[in-house]
This record gives sequence, structure tokens and C-alpha cells, in this order.
Amino acid sequence: MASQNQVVSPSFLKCSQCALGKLCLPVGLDAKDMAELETIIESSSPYKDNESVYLSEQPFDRIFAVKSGVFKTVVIDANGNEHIVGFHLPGELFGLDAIYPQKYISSAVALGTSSVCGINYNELESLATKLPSLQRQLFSLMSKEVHTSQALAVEHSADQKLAGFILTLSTRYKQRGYSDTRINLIMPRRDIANHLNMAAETVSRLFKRFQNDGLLEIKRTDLSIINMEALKQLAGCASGQ
Amino acid sequence: MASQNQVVSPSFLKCSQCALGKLCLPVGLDAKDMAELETIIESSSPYKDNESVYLSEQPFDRIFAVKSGVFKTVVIDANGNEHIVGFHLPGELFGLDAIYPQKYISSAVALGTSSVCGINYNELESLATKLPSLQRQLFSLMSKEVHTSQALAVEHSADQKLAGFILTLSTRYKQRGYSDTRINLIMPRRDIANHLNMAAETVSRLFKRFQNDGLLEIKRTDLSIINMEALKQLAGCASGQ
DNA sequence: AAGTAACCTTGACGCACGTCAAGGGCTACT
DNA sequence: AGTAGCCCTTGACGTGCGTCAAGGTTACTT
Repeated sequence: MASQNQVVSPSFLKCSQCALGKLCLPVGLDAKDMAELETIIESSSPYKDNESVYLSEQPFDRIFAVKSGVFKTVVIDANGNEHIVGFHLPGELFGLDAIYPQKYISSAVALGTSSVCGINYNELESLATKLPSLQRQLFSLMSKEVHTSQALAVEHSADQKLAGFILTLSTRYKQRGYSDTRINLIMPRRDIANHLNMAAETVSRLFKRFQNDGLLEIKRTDLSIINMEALKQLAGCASGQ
Repeated sequence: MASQNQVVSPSFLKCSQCALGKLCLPVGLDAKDMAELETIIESSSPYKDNESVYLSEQPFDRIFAVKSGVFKTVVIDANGNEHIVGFHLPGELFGLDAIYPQKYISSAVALGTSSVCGINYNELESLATKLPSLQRQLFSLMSKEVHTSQALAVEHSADQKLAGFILTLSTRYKQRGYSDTRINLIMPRRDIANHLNMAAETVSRLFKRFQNDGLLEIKRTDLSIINMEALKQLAGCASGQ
């Protein structure tokens, strides 16, 4: 299950050439600053489905940026129950919650073949004191992270939560240049349900109801949003952005 | 309801003299750095019960540190329903979620007479590039914020959520030098319930059950924890820290 | 000291959603 | 091509907790 395939890819795609630059860590950096950032970024070979980047309780040394695919971060409570804290799309960071405790709180697991960039945190910190634009972007991304964590807690009913979840995916994929109405749900229903604190059966039933109500069409992992406005209204709107 | 009483207190208590220094922004700063930080901190006269520090949608300019009392941060969804995102004790920061969107997402409201220090964010940012220890502390605090926001989402049943809530309060008060077993719940049941996404009646019933089971004793705002271990087990433990 | 309003408690009731169980459809491996 | 195993769906059932309603306490006001 665990694996540490930290082999540096021979064909390392630098930030300056990476299509995710406009979303990821380098936002707001000029060419010179980006070149400096590139010196501390390490690329990894891809993780296979269900392989983990790090495990809960391991000492913290790096944060990660998704290069391709999707990762989930998972915590396990005292009773052994798993809870999926979040899903991470290309250009998003994970591991930030480990900075304060200096150890990983969650485990990070690949959903399908996926790859990351690793960034040594100590080096990142010292670089950030030299590059105000980088410091600014880090603060901004962490603030965003706080906000998204809070947003989940606002939603009450099951349909509100699921509608909100679909909308955040839609928004995030759109920002990445993908369609915001046709989405490939890589994660199984069980994972969606777990993340939203509900039963997989409920997810299934709600998808069916949403489909009957003309909000969307779904077949397995292939989701098409038909009525975006109605979905937003269901979600209580706050999930946009 | 709203009020902007930003009069600088004549008896401004500097960070170096403030008892909260060991928890708040100045953690890890030496005397010289702290003196620099003090130059950008502004103190306010106290807010009365239910007065707001800022309102949702207002432009972001400052973050805040609680000096005394308690504040709650509140978001209002599209349907006009309020949701309490968090309670903030002395030495804790709020307003961090406004950095990314550059406007306040929530409103911050005093629970009883309470006071804050305001810190201009632009000045804080430029100071942080000069003081690595300050930058480090900011990253650390924001990471902690991410973590606490996530922790709420892990809890499932109502008793788990309430037990977890009591425990986080206990831990946070202990860190502040107060008792971790005798807690004054300034916030009304309704606010606790709202924050935990449950009905006030449920909070009332659970408190009674916890009391019958010998976990705690509670009368109005006066809470005594009797069996800490049992509470932790109920909460699924993760809430310690 | 009396009046009023907010807060808390308690009970009765109903529903949303979790749990349990069974069946159907992909995908994958041999 | 056949079979095994997961994933998803669908139904039946139970229950945790929300909602509604009423009564009791405490705190603030004049």
C-alpha cells in the first residue's frame, strides 16, 4: 500500500513550462523568481492507483503539488474509521496541515495513476523570505485552504452537500481548463460518501434523484451537469468560487 | 449591530508585556523582532456583546488577534441561514480566511465584552519577509487553522461532535493557563448547536445524558469535566492536540 | 419588586438518512 | 470466453435527531 517512489523523473517538467503554473505555487512569480523556485522542486515518478505519497504520523519534510491525476488525503480516527479530508486536483497543494504539528496528520493516496512535485518545506520557507511574491502566494494558498475546509462544514442536508461537492469539482476543473459541465468522477461513490459524511447508498439515491429532476446526467464515472443554476440553488450557492 | 470602534487604547499593552505572547503571533520572536512587530499592532477599545469587528463582504485590510473575551465568526448562506464557523479565544487569530479572496468571508462578532488587536495585513506581509521567525509563525498558525477546520468534518454523530467540541475548548483553555476541567461556556446552546450543525434541543439533551453518564456536570454556562478519558473515547480522540 | 425577554429544558412526533440485504453490471484476470 | 470480485443500485426497515410546542429559569429593565 505504502510506497516511496521518489525517483527524480529524467524528463523533469519545470514550473516555467508546466501548464499548471497559472494555478499552482508559481502564481505571481516573475521569470527570475520562478527559476529560483524551480531549483527546490523535485519531481517524482507516477504513483499507481492506491499508492500513498506519505502516511499519517510520518515526520513532515515536504509539501506536495499535484502534477497529474488526483490524490485523496485520509485520516483515521481512534476507532479505526477512515475519513477522506479532501480530494486534490492538478495544481493544488497538499500536506499543508502538517506544517504546524511537524508530522503528517493524514495519509495521501493516489486515485488512479497520478504524480506530484515535492517541495522541501525548510527550503521553501527560506526561499519565501527572499521572494516576497512567493511568500504572498503561500499565504494566499493557505488562506484558500482554510476557506475550503470551512465551506464543507456549512452544508447541512445530504442533497446540499452533494450538490456543493459537484459544484466545487466543476469550478476547480474549469479553472484547470477542463469542462465545467462534463466531469469524470475518478473517485468511487464510497469515497464521495465518506468525504461528505454520508452512506454510499445515499449518494447513489441522490444522483438518481438529481437525474430525475433534470439537474444532471450520470453513468458510472461520467457526470454531465444539465442545470447548473438549480444545482447552485440546492447547494445554497456558497460553493461557487 | 455593526460598529467600528477602532479608537486606539491609550493604555496599549504591548506584545512584549502581553500574557498571550506565548500563544499568539509573537511566538518564536526574539525581543528585537517583537519590538518591530509591535510597531504595526493596533489595539482597539473593547467591543460590547454582539458587536461586530467586521462584516462579511467588507474589503480585507487587517487580521485580528483576540486580546480578551471570545469572538465568533459567522457566515450567512444564500438562504439567509447563519452558520458559526468558529469561536476564537484569547491569543487566537481570525480573519485569515479573508487573505485569499481579499474580502471578509465571514462576520466576526463579540461574545460578551471582548477586545482585539488589529494587524494591517500588507504591513504584516512585508514585515514577514524581513523577519523569518514571524513568517514561520504565520505559516504555522495558518497550518493549524487548516487542521482545526478539517477536524470538525471528521466527527459523525451528535455526541461525538459535542464531546469533541468540549475537548477542544478544554485543550485550548489549558494552553491559556485556565483550568481544563472547569469551563465557562460563554456561548449560548444555540450557538454551540449551530456551530456543530445540530439542534439546540439536541445539545441540551446530550449535556443531560453526558451528566447522567458521569462524564461531566453542567449548569447553564458552568461546565465541569468529570471523566476526561470517557469523553475522549466518545469523541474518537482526534480532538485532543 | 414586578414585568419582560431571552435562554434552556423536556416531551411528542415525524422524517431523512443510515443500515442491512440482495441483485445487477463492469472490469479484470486466466 | 468464462468466472471472480468489486462497484453500484434498489428496496425494506429502523433510528437518530430535527421540528414543533409548551413550560421553567435566569437575567435585564423600569
